Amino acid sequence: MSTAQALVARNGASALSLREVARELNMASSAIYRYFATRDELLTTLIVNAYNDMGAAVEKADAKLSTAGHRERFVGVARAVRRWALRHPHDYALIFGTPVSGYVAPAGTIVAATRVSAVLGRILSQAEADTTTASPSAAERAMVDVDAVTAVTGPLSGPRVIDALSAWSAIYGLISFELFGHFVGSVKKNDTFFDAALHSWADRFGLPN
Amino acid sequence: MSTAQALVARNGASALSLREVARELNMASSAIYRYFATRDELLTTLIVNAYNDMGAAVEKADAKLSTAGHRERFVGVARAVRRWALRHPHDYALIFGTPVSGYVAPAGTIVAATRVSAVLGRILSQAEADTTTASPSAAERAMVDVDAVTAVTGPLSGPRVIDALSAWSAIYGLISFELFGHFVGSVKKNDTFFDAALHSWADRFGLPN
DNA sequence: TGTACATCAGTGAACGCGCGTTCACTGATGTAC
DNA sequence: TGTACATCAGTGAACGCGCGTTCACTGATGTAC
Repeated sequence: MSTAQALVARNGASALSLREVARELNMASSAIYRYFATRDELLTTLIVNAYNDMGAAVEKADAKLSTAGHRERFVGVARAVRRWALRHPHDYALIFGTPVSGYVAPAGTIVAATRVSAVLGRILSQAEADTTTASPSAAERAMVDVDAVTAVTGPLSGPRVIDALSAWSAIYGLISFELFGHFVGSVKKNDTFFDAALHSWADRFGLPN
Repeated sequence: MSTAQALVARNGASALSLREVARELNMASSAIYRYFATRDELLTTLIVNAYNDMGAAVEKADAKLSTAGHRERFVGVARAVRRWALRHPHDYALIFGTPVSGYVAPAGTIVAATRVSAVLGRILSQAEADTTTASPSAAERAMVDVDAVTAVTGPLSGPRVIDALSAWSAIYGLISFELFGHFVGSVKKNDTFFDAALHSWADRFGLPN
C-alpha cells in the first residue's frame, strides 16, 4: 500500500475520476486496480494526500514564523492556507467542496484533516496561555467537544474554543468565496482584503502587535 | 420563458443533471428541450430559482423582525439563512458548493445572488447610521468596491464594509462546515454553536442588546 | 552459467450505466371557414 | 355546427461520450536448480 499511495502522491494526481487519474499517470484505467480495490479507496487516498499536503505546507509556514509574535503567526498561517488553496484549487475542491455523493470518508482521514486547524488552534492556545485561561462552562461544553479540541491545540478558554472554530470556518469561507467566485463584484483586491479580514480576527482575539 | 421557469420553479426541481430534472417532472428527458435550449440554460434557471427562493425566505424572516433591535435582526436573519440551507441542502450545494466545471453563470444571476447579502448589509448599515459614518479610506476603496456594496446596503463606513463582507463569508463558512461535515468531532450542538458564533459577530459589530 | 518456472505490473477490449442531445413521431387543443 | 388544418407539448428510440469495473492477456523481472 505504501507503494500505491506513493505512486499517486509522487505523481500528484488530483482528479476525481479514476479514469482521469489513470490518464494523468499515463496508465490504462484498469491498471489502477493493481493498487486500489475500488474507486472509493482511490478517492480516500487522494483526499488524505491533499489534507497532508496542505497540512505540511501550513506547518512549514508556521515553523518559519516560530520566532514571530502571535498575531504575525496567526495571519501568516492563514495566508499559507490561502496560498495553498490558490495553488491547488483542484485539491482544495476535493477536500472542501461539495462532498462526493455516496462517498463516505473512513475514520482514518481525520488525523490528516486536523493538521491545519491544529496549527491555528495551537497559536491561539499559546497566545491565551500568556494570560489566565478560564475553564469552559457547561453550556460551552454542551455545544463543543472541548476535550477533543484542546487535546490537539492545548488549553483554550470556553469562548476561545468557540471563536477558534468559528475563525477556522471563517477562513475557509473567505477562501472559498474567493475561489468559487462569490466575491466577484464586491472584493477587488483579494489578498489585501483577506489580510484585512484576518487582522480583524486577530483584533478580536486580542493578539498583540 | 415565464412558463418554462415556472414549470421548474413550481415543481421545485433541484437536480444538477438534465435527465434527473426530467425524471422529477415525470417527463421524457427530451421534453426539457421544449423549454431550455441547452443544459446550461436549465442550470442557470435552477441556480436563479435557488437564489431567489433563499432570498425570499431570508427577506421574509427579516420582515418579521422589523420591529426588533439590530442584534436580534442580524442573528435572526443569519439563522434564516442557515435554516434555508438545512432545508434545501441540494439547492445550497448548487449555489455555494463547488462550481460546475465548464459552466459560467450569465450576468443575469447576480441580482438574485445578492438578495441575502443585501439584507445582512442593510441591517449593518442601519445599525451604523445611528452613529457617525466615516467615509471609506483610499486603501479600503482599493480592495473593495465600496460603491457597489453600499448601493445595495446603504451607507457603511470603510472598516464595516470589510467586516460585513467578511461576516457574510463567515456565515457561509459556518453553514458549509456544518453541512459538509467538517465540524464532525468538534461541534456537538450545531444550532447553539451557530448562535454563539453569530453573537460573537454581533459583539464585533457593537450591536446593542 | 544456463534453463525453467513463478511472480507481478501493466494492457486492451469489453460490459452496463447515466449523461446531453437529436430527431421523427403522436396526439390533444385551438382556429378558420 | 361540423369539418380541415395548424399549433404545440410531450414521446421514445437512438447517438456518442466518459464513467467504474472485469477479465483474459502479455511481457519483463526474480528465483530455483
